[in-house]
Amino acid sequence: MLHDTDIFEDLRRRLMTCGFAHGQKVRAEHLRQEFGCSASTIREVLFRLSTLGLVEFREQRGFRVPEKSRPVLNELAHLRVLLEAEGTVMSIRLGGVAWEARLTAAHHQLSHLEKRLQAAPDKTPFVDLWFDAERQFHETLISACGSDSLRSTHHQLYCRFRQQLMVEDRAFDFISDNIEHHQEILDAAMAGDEALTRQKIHDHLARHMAPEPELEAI
Amino acid sequence: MLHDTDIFEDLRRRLMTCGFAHGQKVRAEHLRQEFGCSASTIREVLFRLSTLGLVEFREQRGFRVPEKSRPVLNELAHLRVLLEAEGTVMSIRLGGVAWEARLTAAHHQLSHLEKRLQAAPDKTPFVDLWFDAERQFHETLISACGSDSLRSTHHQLYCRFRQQLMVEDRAFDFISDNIEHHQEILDAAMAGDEALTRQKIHDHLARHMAPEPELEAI
DNA sequence: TTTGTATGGAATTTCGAAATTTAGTAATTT
DNA sequence: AAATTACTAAATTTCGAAATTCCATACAAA
Repeated sequence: MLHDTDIFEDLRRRLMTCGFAHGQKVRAEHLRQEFGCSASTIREVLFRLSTLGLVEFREQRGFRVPEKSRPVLNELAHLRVLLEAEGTVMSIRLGGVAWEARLTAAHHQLSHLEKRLQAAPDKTPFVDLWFDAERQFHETLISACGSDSLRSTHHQLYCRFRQQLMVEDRAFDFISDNIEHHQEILDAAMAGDEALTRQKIHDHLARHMAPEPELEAI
Repeated sequence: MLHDTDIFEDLRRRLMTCGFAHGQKVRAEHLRQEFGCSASTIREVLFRLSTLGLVEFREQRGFRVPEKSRPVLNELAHLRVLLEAEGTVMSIRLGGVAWEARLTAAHHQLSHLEKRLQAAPDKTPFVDLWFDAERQFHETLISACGSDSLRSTHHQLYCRFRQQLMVEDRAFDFISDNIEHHQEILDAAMAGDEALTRQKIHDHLARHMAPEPELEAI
């Protein structure tokens, strides 16, 4: 039988990968029918998803998917750089060989996928795989930072960020640049060069950020 | 009649100001009786509070107040410095006179309270007022940063941070230092000195952070 | 045309009870 | 005595229906 948590996972995935359109209302009643459970169960799951910011809740008017918004994307990119750079530097200091191994593995997987993706005329079969691999790489970067709070805060931001791009990113126009970026981040991190790592993480996300030349000079 | 949102606000305040002990189980059934509503209503409110990290949820074993934990406090302080420093610098650039006015006002209120607090033998009647005024000051610092995402992320962290200290901070041992810190932050921000502002925000929270001398040199 | 007001259908929210699961205690076995 | 099992009470979770609120449409008035 379908459990609470299964519904949560199913909807989370859909909300991050085009299962619902931006701005669309998420009707509890419809989902209730689809999953064959009661209204309160759906309501509970939707509240849990609003924890991650994947749906917005407004009193007396239910849940809806956040709109696509350039300013919001800028904000999220900015925060991701802030936390991801800090978390990666901490991982460099604390992670040791185990972290380096995990990071190499995550990058290898992502890199392999991105190269196949680059060659393929039809990207469709790779979309979900890429979303997972990209997330895995970025979460591995900060995985040894020693701060659960940083990791979970980053996870929230990452989910919202990805949701913002779930439509655009299916075209994979950026794939060549991305391959290079990921490689540069990996190299800087493995070399233990903290300043360069910060810089490369920033550059990777720069195309989503508002142009504020002074502010970015960390 | 008592509404959904009223229950949420009531519980939020209690969870941040000693209404529940650290680690205590939050029993939906008891709250249902206290508020005279149904189980699902309480459940929904508790899920919403878990959004802020003020209660933890575990499948099949309900909700409980997070334990007091020195490592977690360190993590939260670290993240607060990261976001609050960034947000304040952005406010310096974007806020203009309106922000300066709000900040001066918030500081004046806090400062007035802290001076009375310092003199009073019994701090009890000031506790709730101080919690509010301190939050107001720190939220005003970042209020003109232009990033709702930064503000809401900071708000989450601030709530959890305050919950961690809800017991200890009732003694107000730190009050003399705090008066000085708040003044220094205000002065640096009003002078538009970004580096100094970052430094003073860091110093203000330094006593809650793990000693990692190198990492803090941003 | 514009503004404002009923109205009916649909969606949200609340409720109280039933079903399920956990946790603590007593009984049994090794 | 220690460990396992069985039982009971309490807590959590799910359910389906009732109550409330919203929203779009039609209608009336300015």
